[in-house]
Amino acid sequence: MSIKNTGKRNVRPTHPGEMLREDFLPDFGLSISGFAQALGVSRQTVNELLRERRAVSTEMALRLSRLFGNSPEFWLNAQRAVDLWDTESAVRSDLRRIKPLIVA
Amino acid sequence: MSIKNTGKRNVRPTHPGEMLREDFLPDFGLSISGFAQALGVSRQTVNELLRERRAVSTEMALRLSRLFGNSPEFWLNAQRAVDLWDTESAVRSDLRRIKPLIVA
DNA sequence: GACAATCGTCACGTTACGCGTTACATTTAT
DNA sequence: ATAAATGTAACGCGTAACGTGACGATTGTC
Repeated sequence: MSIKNTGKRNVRPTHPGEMLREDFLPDFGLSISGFAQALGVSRQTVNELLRERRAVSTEMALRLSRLFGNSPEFWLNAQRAVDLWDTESAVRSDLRRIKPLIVA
Repeated sequence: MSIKNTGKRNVRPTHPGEMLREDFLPDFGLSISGFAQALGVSRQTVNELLRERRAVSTEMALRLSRLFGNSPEFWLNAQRAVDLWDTESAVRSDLRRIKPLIVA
């Protein structure tokens, strides 16, 4: 292929809240309240996570992984992709001011 | 081998501050002040990072990766390992209260 | 149709953290 | 000895995760 793929996308990565909202909750037949209870957090916390108004914290990743049987890294990877995308586009110009140290 | 390796260690993972303090700064011959300046952050910020009193933020990971020519994920992976270790040992008992959903 | 449970959101307060600035004593180099 | 670099503390600012309380809207059940 003639187009390089650096691993970065031109669109914002999928937020964990979207995964939960569209895949996990339906697949496991969980309601919002049931989900919050199962996780041991407040309804509000779950609500804001699903609306993508909040990030998956380290603790939340541990809770999710415990509940769903996957790894905390799974959730944190998804969150990190979003964080990096957001932060990079926010501080791109500042980063350009940093002169890379010559390696080789 | 007869001993399982789940990928988790019994000791706290290396903090990014230690890597910087013991490897990167000496290798690149950087002083604290020079390092702070090269990164475009305050001396205090660097100081606390090196003393492991502060975590590598998403933005800091981007700065470090730009300066040293590695990936932000490299720094965030190291930080995450510490975060998971700390958080898990802090909330282990709470996590046990979460009933894993039956998968298969 | 009425009544109770669940839902989706907002508002508030708390706690914690990343960061810059200022300050100052200690150390190092010239 | 004078100047520069260091280590660290203290303060304030902005932001983010979380719990609680409240409220109308929706849903289910008798």
